Amino acid sequence: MANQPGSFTSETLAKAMDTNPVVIRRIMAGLRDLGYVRSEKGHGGGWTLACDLSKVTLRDVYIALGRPTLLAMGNRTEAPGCLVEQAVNAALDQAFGDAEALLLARFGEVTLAMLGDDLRKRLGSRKLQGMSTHHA
Amino acid sequence: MANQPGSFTSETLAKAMDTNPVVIRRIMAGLRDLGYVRSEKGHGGGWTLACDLSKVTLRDVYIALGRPTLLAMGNRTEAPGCLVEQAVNAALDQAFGDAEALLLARFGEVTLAMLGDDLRKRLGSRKLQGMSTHHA
DNA sequence: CATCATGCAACATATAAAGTTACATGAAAC
DNA sequence: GTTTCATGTAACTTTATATGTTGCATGATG
Repeated sequence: MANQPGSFTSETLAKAMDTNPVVIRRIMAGLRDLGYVRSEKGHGGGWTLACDLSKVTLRDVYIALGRPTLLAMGNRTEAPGCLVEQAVNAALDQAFGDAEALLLARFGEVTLAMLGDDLRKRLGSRKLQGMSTHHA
Repeated sequence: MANQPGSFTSETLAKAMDTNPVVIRRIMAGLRDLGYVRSEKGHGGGWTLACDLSKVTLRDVYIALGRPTLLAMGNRTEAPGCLVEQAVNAALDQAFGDAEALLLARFGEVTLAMLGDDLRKRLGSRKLQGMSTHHA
């Protein structure tokens, strides 16, 4: 979006990412609520960037998207009655917490501007090779 | 299992964990293949421990169980055509790798003997309170 | 040889993520 | 004003995955 002026409709974005407009709206809603993008209805409406890309990190995006689960395992239940589960939780809670904290810290080190710069480099070499323009 | 002598049938274990005997067999199969437990068919058969619990860590168990996914996110595709995805992967691959390594290292610090000791403590206080004996 | 237990393949169920449809709301063009 | 276009949102459907289940073969014991 930063590489092209103007606003983008959910439908345009959906086509670029090979998905559905409603899925785009669902995801963008979180970003809009935190002010990273703006949405306009009606003619000429759509989505526009509304933040300094060098100030917003992947951590901010992660939070805007509702802090989805980072770890595939971890406590199944907060206060398990099973004593074995309690013992395992006691032994690993710290580890899971540390792993999450590590990931969040790293997310915080990556700004959208950095991703944009890297993407532009990749776009440059793409033009020389004629690759697809689709996103995932 | 370490707290009680003899062998345990899949059915017994399944009842204790409120699941199905076949599920028990599926999980135990990985542990058996690495020699941590033994299985016997027929009369008086079932599962027995076959390892030094102070030598086997949760990391060993994790590997025996087929290294199931640890992180809920991460690269969806190894070599994505999407350049945005490529840029994000490049920025976060190291972070995901480090988080996994951290978890594995911590798993490696916890032996089954430690869990057993902790469990026995918990069982002790349980008897004073009359809690359930079920596992999860 | 009857019984009991694991081994394993095939099928069924449950859950969550992603995708889809339908319609309401609001903004711009005519 | 009313037609068109775009988002907002709820409800539903599809898909993928993990878990649970059934059925039967294999082997060991009494």
